Amino acid sequence: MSADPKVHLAELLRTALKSVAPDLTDTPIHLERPKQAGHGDFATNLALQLAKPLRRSPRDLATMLMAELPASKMVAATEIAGAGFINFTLAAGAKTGVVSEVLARAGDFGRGARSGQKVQLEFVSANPTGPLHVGHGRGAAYGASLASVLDFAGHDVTREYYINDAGRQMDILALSTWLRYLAFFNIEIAFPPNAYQGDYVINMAREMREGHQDRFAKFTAVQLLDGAPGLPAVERKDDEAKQQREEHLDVLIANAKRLLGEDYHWVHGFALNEQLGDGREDLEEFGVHFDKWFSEKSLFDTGLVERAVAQLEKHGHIYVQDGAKWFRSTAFGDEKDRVVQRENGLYTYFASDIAYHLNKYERGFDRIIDIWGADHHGYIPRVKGALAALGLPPEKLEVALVQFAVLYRNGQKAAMSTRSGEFVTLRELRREVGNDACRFFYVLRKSDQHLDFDLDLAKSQSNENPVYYVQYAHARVCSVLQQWGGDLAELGAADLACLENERELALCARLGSFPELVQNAAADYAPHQIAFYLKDLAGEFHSWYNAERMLVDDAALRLARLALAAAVRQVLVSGLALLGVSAPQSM
RNA sequence: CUGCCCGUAGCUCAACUGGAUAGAGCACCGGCCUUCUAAGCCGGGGGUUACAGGUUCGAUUCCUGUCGGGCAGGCCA
Repeated sequence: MSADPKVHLAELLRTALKSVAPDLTDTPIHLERPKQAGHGDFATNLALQLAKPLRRSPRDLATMLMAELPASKMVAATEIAGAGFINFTLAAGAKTGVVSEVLARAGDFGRGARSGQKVQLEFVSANPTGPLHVGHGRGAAYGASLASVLDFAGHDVTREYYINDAGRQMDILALSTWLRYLAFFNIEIAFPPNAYQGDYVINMAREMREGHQDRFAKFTAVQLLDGAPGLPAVERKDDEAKQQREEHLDVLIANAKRLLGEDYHWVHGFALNEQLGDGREDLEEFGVHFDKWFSEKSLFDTGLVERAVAQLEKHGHIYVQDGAKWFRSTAFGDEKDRVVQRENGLYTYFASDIAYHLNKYERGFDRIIDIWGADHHGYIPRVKGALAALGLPPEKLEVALVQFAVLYRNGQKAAMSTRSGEFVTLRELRREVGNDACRFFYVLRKSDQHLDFDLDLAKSQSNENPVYYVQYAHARVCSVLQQWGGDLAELGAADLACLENERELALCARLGSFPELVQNAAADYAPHQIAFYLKDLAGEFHSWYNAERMLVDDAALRLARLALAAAVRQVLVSGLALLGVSAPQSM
């Protein structure tokens, strides 16, 4: 017999089901905690589920099931209600037992049994071409919390960041940095509008000058612009103007490579490392850690990109048109075929992404989760299509889309484009709002919901911020336990029968639901459930705190209440840890 | 035009995956500090779950359509 009331009730129902419906013993037994207090501690809709196949009224079936339920000391009462629900009211001892369980297992309460399942979670993966902004912050907070939840739920999680260090965007960053550097030496050309504009580029350029003086400055403006088309007037937004600006940029990049020779790699590597290091530091400060930083460039170095494309080719999924190699993704449900290798011989981003996912599969994960910005949703069919074409099971890959976080400042939307430089960085947000509030705020919404991040509200020394509400409950417990001054080990011996008022039993029920909450949040990739749970738990605690005293004269009651408070504190600590939020002793 | 996501209280969001009378927080109104932290508690008003159909014992949840919003539809990443 299980000590967990929910598991125990399921066993009882399973037994009853065997005699009532011997042919339907695999019917899933669903036990829920009713919202309505009058509906007992648990309810099942089993009779309603059986009604259709057995062609009998739900209430009759409920009566039959109830008659066949084995007697149990944990159950105080059962009743049939509504359309045919069976409501269970637990015996007092069955409700409060969770307190001693929490205290005994401490940080392991709620931790799932090891599933042996290897899960890879890839998130953030922002181009290292500039500071992380608030959009990345959401992906980071979501990914890190989800990773913690999956780990706590019992899975073997690898957190991974994919570094786009091989593409044109990195070349643009290298060029941008070099141009800013040259400007220090009065070698100046019009700064391309589609290059990276931010001040951080100028800062990198300054560092270059301080470390290497004029080493990279032995050129003239004429040389830089050699062969480049003129820039269209800034007002022009038509396709032709856009294309001309891109061409202009490409020529500048080619010139930079030619003029700098080996030094180009130095500049490129310098810019990459600066930005990558900056992002890494930013994330570490945010409490977001990765087990592996995976380089896109390494996919080329090891020949995996070529191998992936060759493998597709071997299976007849590649054709050549207009000099480019196309993957026939339409054969796998995509809207149109996609280029994997351009006319100029360069592989597309899609090609390296195929290789990257091939690599993930070859590393033997049971489950692969990619967290992408919602703007990449159209990308899913082609990646899954490529996997299918490679003979790999596409369903092993799951893509969780994170909607945009839109910042509001003074009631107005704040733009955030990396190129234009008018964005709010994650670092800036963290400094202004604080890491705890940031992490909590970010996961307070379902990931597939748009997030309105009200800067003014979050920045205001806010009692309105829910994170303080939860932390405050923790601080209050700490304070009371400190004033009590006893040995925490004593609490394990508390007589829990003393816990009998409604608020105390409600708290016990809340604590008892933590393990299944963890499993739910893990199964749904929904760490926001943890945040909502913590708000509820803290709310019930505050309510109890105001209604009853813990440090009462009655020694047995005092010990029991302190045990409950300590159990609440433990679950608050565990839950906050999953979200990467601190649990301060005092506030 | 086509595809995906979304539409719940004045605002920001939940709702145990199809369950019982749809819940919180802000904001608004009224109470509670000589007793463990008032960053708290107690009470109150606020809803045709965008709209119209359908599936069934039962729909915010699943299906179809309409309206409204977001995002995609590069040999960019």
